[in-house]
Amino acid sequence: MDHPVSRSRPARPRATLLSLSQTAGVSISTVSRALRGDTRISPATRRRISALAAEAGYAPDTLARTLLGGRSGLIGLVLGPMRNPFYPALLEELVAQAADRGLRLLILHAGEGSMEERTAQALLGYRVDGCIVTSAVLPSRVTAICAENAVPLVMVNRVARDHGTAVSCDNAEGGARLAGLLLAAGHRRFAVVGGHADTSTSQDRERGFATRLAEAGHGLACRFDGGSTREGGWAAGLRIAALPPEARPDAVFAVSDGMAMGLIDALRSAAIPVGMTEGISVVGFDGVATALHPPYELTTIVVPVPALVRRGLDLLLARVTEPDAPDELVTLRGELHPGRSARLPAMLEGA
Amino acid sequence: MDHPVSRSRPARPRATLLSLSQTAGVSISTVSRALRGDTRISPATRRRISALAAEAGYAPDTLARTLLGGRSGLIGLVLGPMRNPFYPALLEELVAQAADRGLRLLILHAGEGSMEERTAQALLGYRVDGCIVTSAVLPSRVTAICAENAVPLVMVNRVARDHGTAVSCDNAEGGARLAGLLLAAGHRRFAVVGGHADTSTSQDRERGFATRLAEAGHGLACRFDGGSTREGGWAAGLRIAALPPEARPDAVFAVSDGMAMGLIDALRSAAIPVGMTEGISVVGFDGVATALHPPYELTTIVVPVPALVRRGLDLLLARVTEPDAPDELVTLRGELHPGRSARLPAMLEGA
DNA sequence: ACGGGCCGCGCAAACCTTTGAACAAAACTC
DNA sequence: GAGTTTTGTTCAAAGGTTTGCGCGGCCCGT
Repeated sequence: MDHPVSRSRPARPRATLLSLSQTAGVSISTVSRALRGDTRISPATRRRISALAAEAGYAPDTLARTLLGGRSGLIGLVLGPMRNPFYPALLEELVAQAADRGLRLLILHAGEGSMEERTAQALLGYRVDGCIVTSAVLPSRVTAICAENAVPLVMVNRVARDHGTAVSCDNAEGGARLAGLLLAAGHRRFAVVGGHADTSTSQDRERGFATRLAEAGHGLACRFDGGSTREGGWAAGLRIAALPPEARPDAVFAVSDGMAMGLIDALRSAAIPVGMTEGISVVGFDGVATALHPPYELTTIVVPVPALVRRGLDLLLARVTEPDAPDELVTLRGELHPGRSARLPAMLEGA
Repeated sequence: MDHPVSRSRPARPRATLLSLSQTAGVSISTVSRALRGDTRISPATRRRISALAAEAGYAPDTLARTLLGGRSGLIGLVLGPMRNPFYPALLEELVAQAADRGLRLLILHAGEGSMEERTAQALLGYRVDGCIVTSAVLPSRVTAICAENAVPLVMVNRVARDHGTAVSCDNAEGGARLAGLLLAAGHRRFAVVGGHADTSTSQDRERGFATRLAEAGHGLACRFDGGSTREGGWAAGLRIAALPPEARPDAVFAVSDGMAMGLIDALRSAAIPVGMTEGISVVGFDGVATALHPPYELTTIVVPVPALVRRGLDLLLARVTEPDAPDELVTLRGELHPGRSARLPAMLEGA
């Protein structure tokens, strides 16, 4: 009566090359070669051992394999703040594509908390083949450790300030494109809702936008700090709504879709219409699913997440096999999604 | 001119017990014991070796340690659909709390795609100490593998149908509580927007709600399938708006906050007010951050995510050390968040 | 002065897989 | 039929860590 209902507990002691070799009556190395498809082993033996392995539920011990100097198949992952809906989408794509390449993701860090010492221990202790960083807020620690220990590192959706390998959307171009469209549609008073001041993504988007405006002889009527959160966008919207009507911008660029949604919510709650026909035009950047649908139907630059992830893994794996490869920056052009949240030039209205 | 600017590449060959022992002039085992704080080693030697290890950037090789039969410190993770904003929050909490306990998360699967054979290989090959499953849609494969190989498994925010260990919010009670509040506030025509038909979470919430209504002699005026997505909630809202006014419900329970937000968006876009003073009352379940803020200010049951994760890890670690522990179901009561999206009994209005 | 006990440390095995080298046997060549 | 290649398999080592056991040296009691 010690354990009430301990269900079928085979607890077979884990199939190993040794156990398989014993039941097959051959040596350990024969089993190993048979399972890896070595042609030196006769087809008959190979088939027999494969069947045995499948039946025993054998899975090669990746740890022992890695110990031999091989690769661990582990990618260390540093995740950005999960409340930004862009990151969950990125994560899902990353998991899927990594699995397709036989890689697994080991989460080193998530969110905005500080990176503890344990992160370094994990990075080295589990012998990750490389690291992917999607958050640039506090990467210094991981970046340093990777550099010291020759662990390849690739930033996805971020660009290192002075060096490093990264793949990102062409944020400056996207910002400029949005500015050009808004200008062509006749807007004249522009506002920006910025994100984290210390992330390259936000900086580049805002800079591209402002530069394009300046080229056309325009400036920013006002600028708000949205902190990359939906709540920040909401707060910015309230402040815009509180302006006297003649001081309000007629076009607002929120540098991330999350902020754009909060912004639209705030404007509408203040009875200020947002859209292509009347009121204020709002554009965003990211292309998160929720923003593309009603009630937002946001005009935004869609970051090509699948391609971003694909190129990121390409770059990382290339550096796993060739550690001396020079730093590389890959920039992918985003696609404009013309929604109903902004007045656009006539040429686009049909699309 | 082969590699343009290959920065400082120390590529020191990875500090190991052997390398440390050589520089320290002692044996490997002494270094091992010194670093683990074994009192048999003299304090002086311990300090000296610790300093050496820190300087060399030594990190114990977890793989080799695990090979000895110890624990890997790895928790396999099966994630639910990331587009539901509840999961990113759960993930962030999970990463933080796991790190606090010295554990790392290895992502086995994310999203709704089917579970491939590689998942099994990873689960066994990396010798995960246990698994946490937050998605019950396709767990059969992982559940079976864990059961066969005596790998502890805990479901978080899910309940297994017939057996297994799980920790979840008291979904039925929460649903019933919401029903009771809506009844007490005088609502009479009720609707439900359901989620995935095959997840225990959605089922229990809906069942609790309907049961409590039935006890009071009421039924459901209508029911919609929201598919656990925001878009599904939006679609349900449009269908409600399309009903003739006298056929519309005066209270709607969306079994997840994401659907509730879509629902509110749709009702408002159809000029049907939602809120505590007029129009339709909407309540949700989860307590995701966005839903608690304007413009939703949703009345919802907040799932206690930190406690959920804490108990989940408790249960998992208990089963790592004691594999024969019987199945256990832990249910945590959610907290009512009285927002402005629903008319509530007067006793709550002051709160 | 000598033996017992303790203190600090080293030896070696074990964990599991991969792989180059070696080895035996069978199938060729002439 | 002897030499040579091919074929099928085994041996052994390596990789980094943990740990039971053993071994010297020192202190203390007598």
